[in-house]
Amino acid sequence: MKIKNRLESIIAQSLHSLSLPNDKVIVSEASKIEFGDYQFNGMMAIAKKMKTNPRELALLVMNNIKDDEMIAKMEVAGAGFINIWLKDNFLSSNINILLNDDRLGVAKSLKTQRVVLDYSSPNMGKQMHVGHLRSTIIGDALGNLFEFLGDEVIRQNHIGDWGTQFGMLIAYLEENKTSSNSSLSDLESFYQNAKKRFAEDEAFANKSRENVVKLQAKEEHALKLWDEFIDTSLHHCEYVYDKLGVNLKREDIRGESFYNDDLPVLLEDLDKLNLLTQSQGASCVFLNENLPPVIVKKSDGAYLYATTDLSALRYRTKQLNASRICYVADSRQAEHFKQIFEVAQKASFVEEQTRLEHIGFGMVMDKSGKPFKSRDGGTVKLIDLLDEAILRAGESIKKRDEYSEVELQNIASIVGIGAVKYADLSLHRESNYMFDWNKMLSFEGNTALYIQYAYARINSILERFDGKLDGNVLIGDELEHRLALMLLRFEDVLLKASLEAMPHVISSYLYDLVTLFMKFYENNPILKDGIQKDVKMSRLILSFATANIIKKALKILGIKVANKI
RNA sequence: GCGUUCGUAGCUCAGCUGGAUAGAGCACUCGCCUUCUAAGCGAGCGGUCUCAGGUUCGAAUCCUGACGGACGUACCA
Repeated sequence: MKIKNRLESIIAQSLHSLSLPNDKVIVSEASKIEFGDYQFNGMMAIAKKMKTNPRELALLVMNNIKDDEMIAKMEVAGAGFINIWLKDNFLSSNINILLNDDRLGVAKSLKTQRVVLDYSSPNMGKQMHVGHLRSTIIGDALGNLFEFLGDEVIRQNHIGDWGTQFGMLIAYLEENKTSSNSSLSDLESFYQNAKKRFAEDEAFANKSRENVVKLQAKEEHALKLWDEFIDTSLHHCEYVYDKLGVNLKREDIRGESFYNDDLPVLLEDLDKLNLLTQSQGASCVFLNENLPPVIVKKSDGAYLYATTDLSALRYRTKQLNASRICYVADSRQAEHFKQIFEVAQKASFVEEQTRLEHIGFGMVMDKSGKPFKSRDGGTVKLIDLLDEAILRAGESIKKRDEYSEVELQNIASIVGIGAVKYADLSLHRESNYMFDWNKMLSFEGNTALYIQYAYARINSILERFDGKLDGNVLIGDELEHRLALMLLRFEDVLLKASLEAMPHVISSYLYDLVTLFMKFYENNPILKDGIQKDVKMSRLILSFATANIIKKALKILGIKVANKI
């Protein structure tokens, strides 16, 4: 439920009826427990504007507030802060919506927007590597989030499936077709071998170049080979997506090749709009002084990444009717996106109100702060990284308990993959992050395992109870009050995460929630002897509601839970 | 050179649309299992928020400058 909103409008009303400025009332969570549940800090600024004493004005506003549903008490403190405590009754009576409702009390947004989300975008000539990890994970989590909040999300996997290297790759594919089916099993070495052939054998190199021409001309045989290559390559990706638990499907693919035919048209259109300038043999669009020009056609006649991106942008507004277009891509590409957004606006490829966003992220570093590489200095294949995560998780789990082989594999996968994703999603996406196996697979601190473990413990309590949850929440102490409130804050948290496209807002919340639950669990026995029946039921309900929120929040992040760890 | 961005505890990070005494985790020290999963909880230790100015009743947060790092800087993606 939207708690902040409600408090804000209650305060705004009071301000309004006193003829005080009330346009941007912002209520925030209290910075300290002693200050209550929420606080309003705006009185000092308003008093300043009205040239009166802030404390006196705050008192006036506070006493003018009419609400007998949510607010238990208020006080004016310090320089003129208004501190707010919520009613136990209000909290407890709303917990029930967290029990059986799949939306957990989160409203669907009233105006659905159509959002195009561009993420992952692997290169078909190569195996997926760590470089694709962040875009894939962050993009997928944001997709889940937007969707859950009610937007219509169109995922677009802008795969790299076109370019001169494919002439070489399909030449090599044809050459090795009869020898072995497994020649494509490792794209990396396939690419290396093809490259080697290209360098060493003139006839092969010529064949490769011919293939490029044939592909451009849509020659049937060449296209068939290309199709075959892309299909196999996509299977590699899908294998990774499946292991990662990522929602990208075949129908989300709209690769570079899709826009091929449009590129000459795009050039013509830019030309008609008088946006093209010939410079050193290349066709460019010049922008303002702060941005370098965008080259849309090279002097040798070839198109570039920027050209395809412009075409895609146009397709996404004109054909897909997106009102918001998000690119989940490396922060280093910030300037590139700035450029193409500006060209698209100049050329009216997008509507004026279309929201264009580059959702950037930092790099993955190793412990010494250098870009993350494998031991031999090469890129780390994503699939190897995931397998290692699962292996490490399994080793770690094995030490603690007895499991059947099937059980172990299942939990190891949930924990291992969860660890990798959570480590990424729990940090501010814009900053570089340090890849550290020990840290991400730790049971302590803000990690997936700590959260998943809490879920498993709650599950264990509920299993042990093995009865029907039927009763009311009775808030008996400060901890239960805080826990109930934390649970009800879920919607506010999702909205904030969505607004800023920041998944870590969700993970911080989860960590706070679980920490709080653990305190509650230590101090407020549930199934132990001597606990009154209604108190027991109340605590069970709080626990169940916590489990539901954990499960849902993790699901949005793309992370699974296990009933037992 | 120009541009973008970052600089918070020994380490890894939150907090940044200005608010009250700057928060976590790890590490370190010490407590808590005949009691619901101790993979947990509690306590302690640890800070001139890089520096210098400015705006403000109030600055880690906004502005300017300096220093330090990362990244980008027209025919790669």
